[in-house]
Amino acid sequence: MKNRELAKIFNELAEYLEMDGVRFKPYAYQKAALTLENLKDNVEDIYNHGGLKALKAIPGVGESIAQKIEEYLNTGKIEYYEEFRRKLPIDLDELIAVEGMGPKKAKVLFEKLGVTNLRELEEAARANRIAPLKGFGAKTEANILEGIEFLKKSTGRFLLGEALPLAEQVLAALRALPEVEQADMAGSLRRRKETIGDLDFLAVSSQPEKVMDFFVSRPEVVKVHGHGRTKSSVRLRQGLDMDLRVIPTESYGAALQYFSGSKEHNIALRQIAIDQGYKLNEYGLFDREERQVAGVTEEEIYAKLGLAWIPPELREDRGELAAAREGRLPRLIGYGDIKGDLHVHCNWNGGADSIEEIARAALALGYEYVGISDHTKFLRIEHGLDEEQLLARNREIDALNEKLHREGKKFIVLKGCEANIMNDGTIDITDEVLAQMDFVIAGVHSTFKMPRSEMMARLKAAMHNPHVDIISHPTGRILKRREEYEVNVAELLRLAHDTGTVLEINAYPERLDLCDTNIRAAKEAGVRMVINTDAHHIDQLRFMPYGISQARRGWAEKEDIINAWPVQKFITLLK
DNA sequence: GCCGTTTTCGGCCCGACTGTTTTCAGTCG
Repeated sequence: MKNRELAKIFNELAEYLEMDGVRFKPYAYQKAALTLENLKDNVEDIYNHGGLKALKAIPGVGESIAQKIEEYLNTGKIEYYEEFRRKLPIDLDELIAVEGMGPKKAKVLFEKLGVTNLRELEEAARANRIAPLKGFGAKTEANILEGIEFLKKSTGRFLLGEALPLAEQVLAALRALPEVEQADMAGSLRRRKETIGDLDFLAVSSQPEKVMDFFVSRPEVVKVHGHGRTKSSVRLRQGLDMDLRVIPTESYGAALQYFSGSKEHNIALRQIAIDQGYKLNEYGLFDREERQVAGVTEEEIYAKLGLAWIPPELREDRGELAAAREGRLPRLIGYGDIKGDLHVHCNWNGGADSIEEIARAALALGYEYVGISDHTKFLRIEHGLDEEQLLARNREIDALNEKLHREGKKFIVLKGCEANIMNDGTIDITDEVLAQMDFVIAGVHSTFKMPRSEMMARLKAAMHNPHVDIISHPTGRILKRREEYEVNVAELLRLAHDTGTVLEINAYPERLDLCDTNIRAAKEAGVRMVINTDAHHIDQLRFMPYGISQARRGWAEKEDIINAWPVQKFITLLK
């Protein structure tokens, strides 16, 4: 897609202009880049259909940027950008990835020392050629070296499933302090993004210094970036940064709103405030006379602006503000709404625990049912079950259900499997045995690298199988490790809708598949979904909230998620 | 450079912190 290439160029143009001290233009280019990144349609198609005029209809794209897009589509480059590149041939992305380095410092280091990339930056710092420069110093030079070290060993963003448990510990410790009146997570963590850059916390305290001292001396802290009265920032042993801000009570809601983001949501919200004659910042909502009219809670800020309170998971400027104004925000599925988990592996295949142990763990979580979905025979490495083993396992489940019934438990174990979709779209278990399952999940576990048309034919055949109820982890991505397979999501959703097949929201932290935007598209296409943990151990049943959070980010309601329904209701919906 | 049921000109989000400075620039979120 050209959208991404153009977005990258416009972002870099913004940085170049920033270096030259040009005002406002960088913001314009950044905005255009952001729009392009999130644009559903291919900019090439837009141009081919409607020419320059259609390009200018894209928000943030005006006369000048439209012409640059046209130039890029016709010639493969943008002269205005190439000029900057010639003047300043540096790897800007790489350089400003170093903590404390920005475009201005990068420019000075190129002009004075000829630094064009990370390697040369490191050489210059090691040779102590940076410290003597005007505006730099020994401390800056040391920070650059440390930043490079961090960059080398850092794996970038962290999984929600890694960051959230860590943050919950810190938050609990903060809330336990007698000096802390109130504390919350903020940032992408509070919005439950699938990956997290750093941990943000807010607190109210009459003794900020004490709280800050506590914060920077936590056992997992390896470096203190900053230690102020209202803001402190540290690096954790685990390799990510965390920030704490202490906020006065009267501004707490405003700060929580502000630091929860997203940036895009906040910019749009701020504009709404401006349009109504207010000013919104992290201290509150202010009228023209600078009187604070809201800020203690988030609710009153949104309310004053004529908006319903917006759950943090929705704050991405993807239509939630208009929905909040018009009273049509979704009634999001709640973290307590799930009645059962349908994708759990037991010790008949790769899993660690017996069916009974799983059933009792699910009962303890307050579930009404659990579905055992063992791998099937094609997956040798996971000890997949063949037809005979599946039937024997089913008899064990029947016996267990009787036992639970005798104990007076209102709980049922459902008989399922996670069968394999072979390259030709057939399932590796006979129809006769599939028919004896309460439900059948099918998934792609082999030959991931298939051309798109073949992969779609494969999925189509599987979804047309009269026994296949659910497709597990539909795009196959593994966060930070493996790309999706070649799935045409729009077509997948059409097929799911037409065949009545349910798509899985896999809650396993490395998967989160479907992802939030695909969940939103599935909901809009009228496709039912199921949130499953894919647990191979009873401890992993606790992954469920990660899946729920992504469903919420995808605007999903209870009606969209079949395992938020009572067992009898969804079982009749299955094929 | 973009945008406008307040504007086709005059706005664009802005405050905290660090490190370098003798009053502030650069970076970050």
